[in-house]
Amino acid sequence: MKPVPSSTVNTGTIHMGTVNIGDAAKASGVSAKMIRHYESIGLIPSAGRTESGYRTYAETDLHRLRFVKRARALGFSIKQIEALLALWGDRRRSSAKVKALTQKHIDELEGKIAEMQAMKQALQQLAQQCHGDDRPDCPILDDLAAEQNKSKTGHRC
Amino acid sequence: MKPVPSSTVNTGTIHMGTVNIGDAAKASGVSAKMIRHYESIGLIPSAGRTESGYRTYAETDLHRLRFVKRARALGFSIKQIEALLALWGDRRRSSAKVKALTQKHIDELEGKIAEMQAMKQALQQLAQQCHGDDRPDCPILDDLAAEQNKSKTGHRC
DNA sequence: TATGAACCTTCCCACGATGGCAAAGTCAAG
DNA sequence: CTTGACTTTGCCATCGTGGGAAGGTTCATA
Repeated sequence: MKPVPSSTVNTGTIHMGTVNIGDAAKASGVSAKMIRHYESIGLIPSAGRTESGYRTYAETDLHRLRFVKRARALGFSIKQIEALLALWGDRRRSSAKVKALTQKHIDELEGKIAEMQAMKQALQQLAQQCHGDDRPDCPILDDLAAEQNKSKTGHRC
Repeated sequence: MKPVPSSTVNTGTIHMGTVNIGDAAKASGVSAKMIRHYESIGLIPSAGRTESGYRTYAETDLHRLRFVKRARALGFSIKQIEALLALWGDRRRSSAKVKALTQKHIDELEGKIAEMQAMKQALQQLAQQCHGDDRPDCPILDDLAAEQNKSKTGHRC
């Protein structure tokens, strides 16, 4: 029902190939909401503005937004991305710093993964023991309600 | 430097074997802060009060707190624990419901684990390619800054 | 030209679960 | 009575994201 495809709508003020926040969002995959947020916390520099106050984004800005998007997708925290952006912009950076930062993130991920796998393991063991029928009998609830950890399986918990 | 061991300090009002929030925290492993929070959001019933307004906890309350603590340790969300507590208190429950809830949690965990492992995988590959020395050359930053995803390894990303 | 759709702006609130701090009241022991 | 260890409530912070309100702008079309 839209006679005009969105790609032809709104090319900004066509000042210099800059686009509005909505197009920047589409182009980068970062929501307009988050773009504003990133600007407000100083992760990205303040966007340019049209005379009426609309934010404008040039290609470099879009490039940075894509960088942020990709870094988020890899699980880097905002703080880490801040550091990555700084390194990215620093021609005299050492790749060692980037690698160290990345390794730290990997280690954090591993920690969380291990934690969740331990949970999963424990839960699966409990679920396996639960017959899962109409009766109220339930090893899962029994475990949760246990006065102290009964190490049934011999594993220390 | 503390002349009196904490275990001998404060046995509450000794009314009926009920204890103050601090002791309830120690006994359950849930911080006093979180006990109040859990009460405020309705996860646990409002604690009894002394005449002066101190919360009091009986053995059943401690039992419930331990239940919550253990469930949190297994990664259940507050909402899920709410359901678990309801099932725990329902003599006519079916173990199937408990098992289903647990399985759902396991599935969620698996999803998150898979996601994080994918991140870890990608990061390790990048880190491996990065020599990590003084030079600014860095495949990690190159990847983050890539205009589009270059599927170097043949994996679609 | 006026209207309406689709955009943009700022500001506030929400989630998950937890922690911290501050001001004030209470309790028990010295 | 004073002191210290507790308790109370309340507000703010985290982290990343979403939702919505109230209002302004742009632009195409009737």
